[in-house]
Amino acid sequence: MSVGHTGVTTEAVVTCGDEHEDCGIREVLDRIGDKWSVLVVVELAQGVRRFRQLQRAVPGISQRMLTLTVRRLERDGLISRTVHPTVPPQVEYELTTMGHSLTHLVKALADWSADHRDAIARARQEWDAVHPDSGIR
Amino acid sequence: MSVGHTGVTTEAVVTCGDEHEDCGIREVLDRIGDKWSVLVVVELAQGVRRFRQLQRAVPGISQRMLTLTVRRLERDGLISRTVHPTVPPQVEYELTTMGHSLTHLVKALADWSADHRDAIARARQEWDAVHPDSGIR
DNA sequence: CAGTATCCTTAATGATACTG
DNA sequence: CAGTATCATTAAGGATACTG
Repeated sequence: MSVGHTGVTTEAVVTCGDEHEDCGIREVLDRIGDKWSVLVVVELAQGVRRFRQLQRAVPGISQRMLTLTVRRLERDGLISRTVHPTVPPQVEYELTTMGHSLTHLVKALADWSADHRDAIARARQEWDAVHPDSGIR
Repeated sequence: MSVGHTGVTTEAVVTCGDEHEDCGIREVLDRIGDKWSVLVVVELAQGVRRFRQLQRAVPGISQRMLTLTVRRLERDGLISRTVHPTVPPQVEYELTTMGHSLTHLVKALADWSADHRDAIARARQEWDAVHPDSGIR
């Protein structure tokens, strides 16, 4: 991984050595790039949550997708799942240490998004005005 | 957007105020979360590139997907597209200022990935060992 | 060279019903 | 409550052929 600079704007040049195997970025993007993982992580950053709590906290997520999302996050070692053998059953989800460290990345993402969402919105409007019915969008 | 701390691990608590509209993270994730955008951005971080150059630099991308990817990046204002009216046609792609700033985010992503890819791989192996044929993966 | 246009396959997500 | 199982729907991506 090398970092360099060019011209006017400060720039982080990211290369992956010579292997074209994405330096593992893909595995991370495949997780945080899906529709729900980030939202679940953000909610768990607030503290321990039970299954139903998570579902209520993430409006729109289906039971099925919540199950899949927490399973995958658990598999990746980002969250832990604790079953309390009570009746009715009680299952608690919590960020692991690695999961917590991921919240920094999510924050960087959120900050960049907040800083540029207006510019992006304007760029899109302009582009759409110049390229009506282009199929893109 | 608020940032707080808890317990053992340093943690960035990211909230979106009260609106459940993802503070615009989704728009960014929808772009960098797709299969090719990050790879194209990383290549363009090296400098100006033509269409065919990009395709060669990003192994496995189809002509169709490269077209879609650069169109969307252009629409979002992250790259610029310059057509030189020569024959054969020559089209150059380049990061915009906003595109350059995005490379910092990509670098943060790459760094986090590099730092945790082993831990993630181990977590997956363990989970897979404990949960054979679980459907997840 | 730099694309479009079509068609096809697969992966992701959603809706609904049911269970320990 | 915390899921699983099944089916349906959509979106993403890929293959191939063709064009200014």
